[in-house]
Amino acid sequence: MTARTTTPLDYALLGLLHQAPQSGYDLRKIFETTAMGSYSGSPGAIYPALQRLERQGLVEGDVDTTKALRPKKVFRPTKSGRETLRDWLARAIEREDVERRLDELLLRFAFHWVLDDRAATRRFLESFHREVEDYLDELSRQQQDMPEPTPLQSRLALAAGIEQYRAFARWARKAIKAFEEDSP
Amino acid sequence: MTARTTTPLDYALLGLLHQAPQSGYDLRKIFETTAMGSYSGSPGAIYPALQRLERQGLVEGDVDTTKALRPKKVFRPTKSGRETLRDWLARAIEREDVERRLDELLLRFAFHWVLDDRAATRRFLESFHREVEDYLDELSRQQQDMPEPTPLQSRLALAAGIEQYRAFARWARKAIKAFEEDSP
DNA sequence: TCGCACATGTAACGTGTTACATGATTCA
DNA sequence: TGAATCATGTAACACGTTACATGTGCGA
Repeated sequence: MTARTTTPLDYALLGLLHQAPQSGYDLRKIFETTAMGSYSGSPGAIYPALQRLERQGLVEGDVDTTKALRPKKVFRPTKSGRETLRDWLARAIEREDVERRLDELLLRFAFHWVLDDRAATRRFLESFHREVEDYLDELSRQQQDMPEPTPLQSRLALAAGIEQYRAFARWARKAIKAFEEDSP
Repeated sequence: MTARTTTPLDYALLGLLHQAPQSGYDLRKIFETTAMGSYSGSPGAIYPALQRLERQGLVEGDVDTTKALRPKKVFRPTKSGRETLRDWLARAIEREDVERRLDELLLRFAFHWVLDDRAATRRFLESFHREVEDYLDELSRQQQDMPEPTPLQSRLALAAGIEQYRAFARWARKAIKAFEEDSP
């Protein structure tokens, strides 16, 4: 059990397979047609990733011979794969995640239903909100510390980043409310 | 002049060097301390990137021997490097850029002052706004087409993406106004 | 003298991208 | 017959990450 990096794509695959066992081709379709596309798509990424996951024992593939155009390999997560997914979902949110891995955080949230634990999801959202607000403080500081001759374009680019994070903060507050209302 | 991929990091370096000639170490500092950090940072990325750019003739490095603790290599863009930067800045915005390379677009905008062409910057913003709105339409469609048993978390994750793009659309409108007001 | 800031790099490793290869079946 | 869709893969290539290596000068 050596240290291994699991990429966002790996988690995306694991999550999708948890949702429903399916083939590499099916998965590709999802990436091509939905917003999940930002987590890859090309066959050159997806098939090797599935092979990796299989070698690591996180997914299992059964060849479906029944009346297929061509033998189709249907993957589903193993017990270990489900655990890996859950560990990732339950992981604490760090500053770094918010600064440089926003997309991965969103992916994590999208699969949070797997935990089936309303309290955990609320903690996730609250922690996300806190980190975003903290980072916003730093961005504001950077905005004020910009040297005088900074061109308008550069200022506006930073402003765009700030607006993006503000949108996430607002979203988190709304999401928390949504989970309060939709309760037992 | 063979086809070569220029990465966002390459452009970030080119842009920063256009702003002011400086050493690899200086550049690292910028990545470490500002929001530019999302375009890399680690020395293992930055020094090889500078070497690449030098091999391609996009930057030139002079060793500064004058009373330095240790010889410092100060890079500045060549004519070809400045052209490459300008070409990138003036490039038309495509749907793909908005879908999967938002960060690169923002970087591009941050350096748009290099063109010193208000009209070009406005065209950039208008085109950006249009593409974002188009993509928002598609995201809305995806939101409505979600199958009934889609968990709340997955719905909210898509909603977060939508809010993010809405924020960019608003920002673009404000930025366009900023350029109208601040005019000749 | 100890450690920190300055300053530049290399090596191993894995991953994604692009492009190509293959072959069966369905539909016009 | 030819094109599109189903279905899976490989090969070349380059890039980024992490970790390590190296050495100087300054301040406590």
